[in-house]
Amino acid sequence: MKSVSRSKRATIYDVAAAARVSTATVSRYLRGYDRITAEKKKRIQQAIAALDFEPHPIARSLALPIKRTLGLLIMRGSRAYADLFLAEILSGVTRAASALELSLMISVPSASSEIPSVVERIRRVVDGSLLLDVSLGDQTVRKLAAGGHPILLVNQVHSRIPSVSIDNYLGGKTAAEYLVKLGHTRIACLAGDTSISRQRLDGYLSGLAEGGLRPAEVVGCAFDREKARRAFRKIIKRRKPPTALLVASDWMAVGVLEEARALGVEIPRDLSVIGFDDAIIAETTVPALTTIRQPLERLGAEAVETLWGFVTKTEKTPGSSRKRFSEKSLAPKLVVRQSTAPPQL
Amino acid sequence: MKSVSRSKRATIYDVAAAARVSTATVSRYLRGYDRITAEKKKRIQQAIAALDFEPHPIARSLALPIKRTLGLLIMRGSRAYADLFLAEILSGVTRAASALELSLMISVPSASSEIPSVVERIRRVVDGSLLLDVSLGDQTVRKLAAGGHPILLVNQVHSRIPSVSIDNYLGGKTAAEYLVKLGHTRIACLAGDTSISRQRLDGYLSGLAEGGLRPAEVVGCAFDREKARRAFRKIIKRRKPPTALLVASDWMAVGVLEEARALGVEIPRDLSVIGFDDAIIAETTVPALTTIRQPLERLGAEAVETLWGFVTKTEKTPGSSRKRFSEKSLAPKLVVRQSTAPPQL
DNA sequence: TCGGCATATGAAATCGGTTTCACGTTCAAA
DNA sequence: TTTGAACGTGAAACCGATTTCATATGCCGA
Repeated sequence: MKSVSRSKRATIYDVAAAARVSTATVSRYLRGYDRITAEKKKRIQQAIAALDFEPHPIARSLALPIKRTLGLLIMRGSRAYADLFLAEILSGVTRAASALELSLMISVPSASSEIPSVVERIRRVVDGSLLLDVSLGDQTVRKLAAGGHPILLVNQVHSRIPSVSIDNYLGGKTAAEYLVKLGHTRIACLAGDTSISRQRLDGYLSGLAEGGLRPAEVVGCAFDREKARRAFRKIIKRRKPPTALLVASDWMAVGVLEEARALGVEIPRDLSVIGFDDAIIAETTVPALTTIRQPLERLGAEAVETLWGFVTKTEKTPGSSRKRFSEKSLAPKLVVRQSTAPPQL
Repeated sequence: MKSVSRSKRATIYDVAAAARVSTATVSRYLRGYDRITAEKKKRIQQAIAALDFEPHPIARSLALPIKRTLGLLIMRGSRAYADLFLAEILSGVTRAASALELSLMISVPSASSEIPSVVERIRRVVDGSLLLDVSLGDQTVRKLAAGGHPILLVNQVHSRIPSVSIDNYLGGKTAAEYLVKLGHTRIACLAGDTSISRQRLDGYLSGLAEGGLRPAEVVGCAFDREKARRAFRKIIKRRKPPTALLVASDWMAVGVLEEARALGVEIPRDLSVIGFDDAIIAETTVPALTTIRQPLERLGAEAVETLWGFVTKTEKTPGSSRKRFSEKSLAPKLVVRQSTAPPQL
């Protein structure tokens, strides 16, 4: 609203001169130190308003130990990146960052082994980093841990690094319970090959167990549409095929749906299929996919808030309690669409 | 590889002391000034290596006029954001940024009217900003233009702001030409309601015209699956329905496919459908969608390179040629899948 | 009335670089 | 041999904040 931005803005020296005080006093005012004479305080306020002064963020970063900036590292081509996850997580991340008045520095390494060097490069510019959906090798973790740079894993877990993620176990359990509730008894699982899908599978098993069931079959394959398609072919050709199928991801479920159509298996009449993720395609498959929705927007927001908590806490407490380990997980939610139904009698 | 990062790193003063020269000389060396005695140069190099010195980016930003950082503004909920576009553009942006050794500061305003204030906030930290897929009001444009901050519109155009975008006209023309080549003569267009879809429509018309054809019908509707579905219902109920349909976006085409299935219209036998965007779902619709693929990865890379060009050019030439206007557009490409075929005889 | 303590404030140092300016050398031209 | 232009170099100023340290002032109780 003020003057339409001349190229050089007022500095704290200009303000100090205009208010007839020292820069120290102006700085104190800016930082909320309150024992300043009312008279001078008022002059400072007026000077700031008149000059349209705003502290230079770079100068401030140089002088202060914290920069109010977080790093955001996303693996090129990661699942989060490839699915629509990215947009949703990013939405939460940016919303929370903006609420806390934090800046975000983004970087997209192309291999997880690059991460330590990326962190090394940006650590003097950011207060901490979010690692989005990367799985880390031990070597990498060791370097990172040694760095003394606050790090938070998002949508991934590791035994030695704090994380915020989706409760995949609970999601799996929810999915299984739903099929049980529908009345299915011959339920197969199409599991993925990552640690995340292992958790989902454990959830499936526990959900089935609570209903007094054991899976008709458990098949593992790569987290991939084409592989899932082939794996499904085997499952459905059994003498007594299952009436319901728990699939570890929506993209894998898409493969299942395709193969089912090709084989003339009608869904959900002949087979109920439930996916996981609520990926962008879940709504538009034929039939639309019942799935487990991940609260990704909240995941992103939670991540920023948690990491910022680390940063400020570490700052205040230079003391001992170093490795206050933290692992938080959010509950996913069942989304019922058209790929599930009670079993045919 | 060096010492595993102690918390305080060496400064230029340490290097100067170790090399027995002044900081001025070290700085000259760092900045590539070459008239330094071989002897001292070597001592400096050794000192830098021994101390694992790296200039502090914040201190450097404070002293130098350029910061080697670009702002990346993405509208919350924009199309780029919601489709998978984001991931692909971002991939190009980050690849190019990393090649130029630039940092990226990301921000996600929730309305285009917020953009000037966001720019105002980050302008002292970045050298220029990429505006991803935002359409700007005149008010907003005026503020931005007055700011004297390098700005580049990505995937959008405006008469007063430089831009990099997709050649939607050419894409439309390519799509139309393909249908003509297949032998279709009764071709309808389902256009969107944005300026981008207007360009696509113009391309359709020109492609048809070159084949000596005029569209059987042109219907406009919102850029939305449900709306497209309804609009398509009207088109297909004509006495002489078209044998092919040009649809302004893949998501609209999804609506068309759904309605076609509901009405028993078989695609591509009864009707060829061609979308636009090559959105993530294009590959998984039934049948898979023939569409126009946008070179989004290249778009992102081109954007960074172009904006950086502005920044460095402006820096070197403080002179006159202020408004060197630039508008670049990239050619999209036809991707043939299963939703198109020659017309039934 | 005086010592002592809390309070308000400014001068100067600091963060970690870059660059100007001035000075002493060297080397070529006059 | 003198002149002076080009070169290498360091001291100090600068970028724009924050913070320490020291001082001046006011207020208290003795």
